[in-house]
Amino acid sequence: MPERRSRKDAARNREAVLAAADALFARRGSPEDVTMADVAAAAGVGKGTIFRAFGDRAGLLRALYEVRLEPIREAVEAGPPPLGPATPPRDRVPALLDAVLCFKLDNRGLATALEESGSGSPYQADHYERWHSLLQSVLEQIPGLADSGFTAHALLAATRADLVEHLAGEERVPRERMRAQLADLTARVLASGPPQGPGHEG
Amino acid sequence: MPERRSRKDAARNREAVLAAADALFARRGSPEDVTMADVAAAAGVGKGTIFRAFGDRAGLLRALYEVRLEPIREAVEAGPPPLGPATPPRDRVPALLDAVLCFKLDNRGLATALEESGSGSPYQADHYERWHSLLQSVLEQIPGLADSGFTAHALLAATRADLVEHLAGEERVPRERMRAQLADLTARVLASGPPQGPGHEG
DNA sequence: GACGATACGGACCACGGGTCCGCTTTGCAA
DNA sequence: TTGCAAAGCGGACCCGTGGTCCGTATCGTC
Repeated sequence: MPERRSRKDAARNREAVLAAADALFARRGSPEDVTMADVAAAAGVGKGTIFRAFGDRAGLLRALYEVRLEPIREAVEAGPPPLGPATPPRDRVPALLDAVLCFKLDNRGLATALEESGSGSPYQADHYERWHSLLQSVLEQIPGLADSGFTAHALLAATRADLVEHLAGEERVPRERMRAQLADLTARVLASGPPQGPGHEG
Repeated sequence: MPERRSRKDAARNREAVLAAADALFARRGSPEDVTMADVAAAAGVGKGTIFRAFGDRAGLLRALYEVRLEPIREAVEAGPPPLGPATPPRDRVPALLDAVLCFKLDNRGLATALEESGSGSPYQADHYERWHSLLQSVLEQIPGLADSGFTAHALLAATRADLVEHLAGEERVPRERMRAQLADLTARVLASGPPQGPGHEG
């Protein structure tokens, strides 16, 4: 059978670390002031254990992220509309963005931590790559939209974790309002179709 | 005259540090691996001098940013169209965004460094605050646009330094193409008003 | 030239990520 | 049950970085 590696205490510790980290990132305001030693202490293990299990800080964040993202990913890959693949593109794009936004609202600490967690920009992380290529491919199915790659980047940029954090935390924008704003923006980006033009273009 | 404080060696060192930092951030790929000690060495001063002059790393970045941004800020505040205040809103919005984009393209290292340079999100930095409130106020003058605050955030998000860096560096998108893409996105966001609609909308 | 104020600069500190290695636990087998 | 090798543990330790401190050099003035 596959699960032959990993002793049971290792597995238990892994879970403990994930749980502890999850709690800490959720509880604490800034992800910056959750140190690896904190996580270790909260999980009741040594630092070595964390690094053995996850490689480095980014690895821990990634693992957490994957766990939390799992249900959404399934819904996107094989679920029913409006997230699933059977949805018509014009409806699926806003649904995808709304899902991303909600996810980041529900996991503010974690998402922020992952996005700013070093090793360069979030744009090299492969979870971003996945969202982007999916969104791009859906956008491509909408006729009259050029630059689906850039559009995908731009739409995703509107859901950046630190922006969401700022809106929710500083500007106290309520969840539903934020969702509506994003939906509105998406609609505007998708709406303009073929080469019309109000006439003031030279 | 105002400039009565600061001994001349202090002033000279300040300039040396700014120049050195500027060069380093431009030359080096990642802003992460420009350390304060590097800057000090390159400027031929001690670390203490830098911290005395700029407070902390973020302060140095901010100072550099201000210097570089000065001409643009003037053009925006009192220059001729399309950046200046006399420009009609529908033309000024894309011009502002284009200016931001070009600035970040021309100062990739610096902009990236400033945006990720800790102390929380870029959304607390007051230069962001300035761009946002300006953009928002211009957007508000365009009839039929709701949520100018969020729209301003979203449009600015499309010019985030790390995104620009990714597009220019990884995806090798040429400058003019990127400008065109941003202009197109902006146009789409601004275009959709209630009135028109090519007819394929339901 | 002398003297106080100002600024210099690099040794020094705090702290966080990441490593290492002697010790413990686990799981298997006799 | 006992023995034993491998897997895993954990915290002392290392190292690089931002930031501080204070004896010393410089400035500017009289």
